[in-house]
Amino acid sequence: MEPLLVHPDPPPPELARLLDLGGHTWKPVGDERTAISETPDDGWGGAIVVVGEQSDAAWGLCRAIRKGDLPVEPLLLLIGGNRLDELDLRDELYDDFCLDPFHPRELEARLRHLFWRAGSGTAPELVEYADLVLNLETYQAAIAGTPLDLTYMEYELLKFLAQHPGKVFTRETLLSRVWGYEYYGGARTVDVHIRRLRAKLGEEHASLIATVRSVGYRFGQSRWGV
Amino acid sequence: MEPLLVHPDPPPPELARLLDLGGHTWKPVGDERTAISETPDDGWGGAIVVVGEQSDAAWGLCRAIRKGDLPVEPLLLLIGGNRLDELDLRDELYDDFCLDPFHPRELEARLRHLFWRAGSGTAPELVEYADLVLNLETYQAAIAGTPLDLTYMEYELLKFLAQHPGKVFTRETLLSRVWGYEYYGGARTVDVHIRRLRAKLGEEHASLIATVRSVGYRFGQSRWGV
DNA sequence: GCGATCGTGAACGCAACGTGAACAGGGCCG
DNA sequence: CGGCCCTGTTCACGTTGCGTTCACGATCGC
Repeated sequence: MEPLLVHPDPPPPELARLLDLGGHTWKPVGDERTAISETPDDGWGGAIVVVGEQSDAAWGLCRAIRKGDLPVEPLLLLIGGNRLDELDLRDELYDDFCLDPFHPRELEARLRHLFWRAGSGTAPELVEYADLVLNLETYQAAIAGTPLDLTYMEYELLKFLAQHPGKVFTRETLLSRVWGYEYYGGARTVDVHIRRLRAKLGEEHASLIATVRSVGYRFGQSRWGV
Repeated sequence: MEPLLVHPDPPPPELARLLDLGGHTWKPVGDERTAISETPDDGWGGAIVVVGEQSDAAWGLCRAIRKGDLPVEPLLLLIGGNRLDELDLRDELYDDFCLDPFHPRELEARLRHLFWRAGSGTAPELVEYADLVLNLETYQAAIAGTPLDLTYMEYELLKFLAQHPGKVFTRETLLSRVWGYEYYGGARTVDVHIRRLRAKLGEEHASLIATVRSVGYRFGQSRWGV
């Protein structure tokens, strides 16, 4: 994980303690100049800027970050309750803020949520395994870049399997969890759908779905000892 | 400005007072059902959900909103400090949160920042996709330069679809979000409107609206990247 | 070699979808 | 007030996709 940029240097001891306890790596930064020179190769994982007495320095750093001089996102502020007015007309300079003094669990929650947003917030909901990609929003699937034309049940079955890679499912389990009801006569129905899935996956990727004799089927993670 | 959805009904008096003083219009909503039936024609401006004693109801409402049943964004939580744990693994259910009891100016700042974020991201009066252009101000539509003569519902349906290109919507979702109410008998109504839309789009562009069998309809092609 | 298990091909039957037309309500104009 | 037109909704019918089933051959374990 990339380190967090923390301003000022040194940061308040409560903040340093919380970051250490939370398992974050971080670097204190006094001003913009040192921030640039101290930038890791793979960039910063985010920034926490304390808006305290010298708020000018803090805002200047935020402006530099947002201008693009520093590869930092997201940006969280720590700000005293009596300085809330300073947030006015500065919406573009921060992603979230937390009142100082802060509740440790609140700050933790905000950090977690910010990282979550930066990571998977805007991206479409995908299920991925090796070359296989399932887009849950568009009901489309692709393997190694080429789209697959799956029917509804094929898609649902593949989705369920890909969501639990490596796990073996009996036909009864698949029927109850993919089809959604108890089934008596035709457990062979699963076989047929598995076959069609393998056919559409292509000879190259057909082995993604492995047969576990006398048990059921497993998706992925069975590399034949490779 | 579109009204804010506020849960529960009635909301805490401090919250109501702050919203009134801040000049916001808002509606208290007890549960998902009334939220759907009370949805204004032009949607909600956002939501404030209090996570209190009956947190199940609150989370259920959030889930309904995020599932797409309700056209609400952004979503802000009010949550007690002793319930912060509940935020865990629920990142996708909210955009921001504020500790309860809250500092009035903090809540104001968070609301302002949320609206700013929502506004700066998507503010166009035009909806465009490939050759299709929708002018939201004049209620006019055009494809490849030639204007389309759409009825009200056709326009609303096309607008909604074009605003979420690539995403698949069930008929029920379309009925609740375009028509704006729960529907019992005729999900086929959607089919007919889709057909008329396709007809007016012309044979050349009819494929803009794709049928996803057993699921619903999708506008445009999928988006594998962001 | 025998039974159990699974793959394969083809056929059936249903439900989801497209299509055309008719119905009902509302606004407009004469 | 009574026509007409526009529009949203519903119904009935035809078609196709596809989920399911069956029969048979292949394969594995014992």
